[in-house]
Amino acid sequence: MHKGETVGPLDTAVGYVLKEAASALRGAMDTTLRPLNLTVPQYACLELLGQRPGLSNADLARGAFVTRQSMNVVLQGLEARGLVVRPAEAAHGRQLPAELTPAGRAQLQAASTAVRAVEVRMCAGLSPARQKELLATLAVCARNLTETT
Amino acid sequence: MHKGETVGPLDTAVGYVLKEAASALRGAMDTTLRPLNLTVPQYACLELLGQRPGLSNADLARGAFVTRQSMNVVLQGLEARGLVVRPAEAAHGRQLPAELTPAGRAQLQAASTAVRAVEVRMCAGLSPARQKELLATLAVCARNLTETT
DNA sequence: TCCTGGATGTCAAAGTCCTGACATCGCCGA
DNA sequence: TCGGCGATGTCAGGACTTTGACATCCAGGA
Repeated sequence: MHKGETVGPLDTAVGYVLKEAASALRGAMDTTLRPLNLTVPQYACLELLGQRPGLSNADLARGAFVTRQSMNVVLQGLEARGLVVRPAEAAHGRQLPAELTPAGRAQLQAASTAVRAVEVRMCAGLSPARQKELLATLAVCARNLTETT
Repeated sequence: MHKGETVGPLDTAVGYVLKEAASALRGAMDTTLRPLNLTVPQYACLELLGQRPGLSNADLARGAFVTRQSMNVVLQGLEARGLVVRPAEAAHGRQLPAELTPAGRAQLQAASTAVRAVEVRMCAGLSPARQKELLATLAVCARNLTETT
């Protein structure tokens, strides 16, 4: 067996460490958001809407890396809790632009700071330059995989 | 609102891009492994066992970042398909050391090369040095989050 | 010696998510 | 003008994963 043809030791595989880091981040965010009665997809939805009000269900799904169906369930839950509002009818096409309520904005504020603390803890010991490079490198990886070519 | 107190634009958040890359990788592996009738956790289990024969269910669960229950289901499916074998009784304690069958090794061989191709595509355009740094940086992030301190 | 703690395998139940499918609606070229 | 095409929201159905709980087994100290 030639070297490099298989995945090789786990600790040296980029995919494995990537999944490890993502899993750790997911777990940390999960425990951090639990006191706020928010799941990670719910928080992602709030964060998206806070930065880009009026996003449709499909847009939110793409932004949170889930399917439209899952995001729809998330939106319904958030709507029932009074954190998000959607018009009953679409003004243009079928898109239903969602927006945060004041309560939703308050919830987002608390959740966002909590999540920010998790990110800070995750990047502890990393120089700003290294964080920049990590950001750019991960973006390249994502683009390489999402390209349809 | 002071700069940096909240998560900020999505594209500049490490956690967001990390999740994006992990999601893209998961999707790519999913489509790659589908022709082989393997899910990602199933492949992870096979890969783990290929590199470290005799791992117990709990060990495999930790290695694949899932719960013991999920890994147990995976193992049962793999066992039913004749890719993995486990002794009926534990020699020491309750741990049941699992091992690959010849068929399992063959399946792993095919899956491993396929996954390797995905990793190569993901890291296209990245210098070996940059891949090394990515590996090390992600490892630091994971450690920062898993530390119990 | 005993026994408390930690770890493991397993079961049941619930929740979450995805796949497949359908009807609707705007866009754009024939 | 109009018909195909892509995108969107929505509805089941099923697969997967997690949470919670329990009994069992080894290792350590009192």
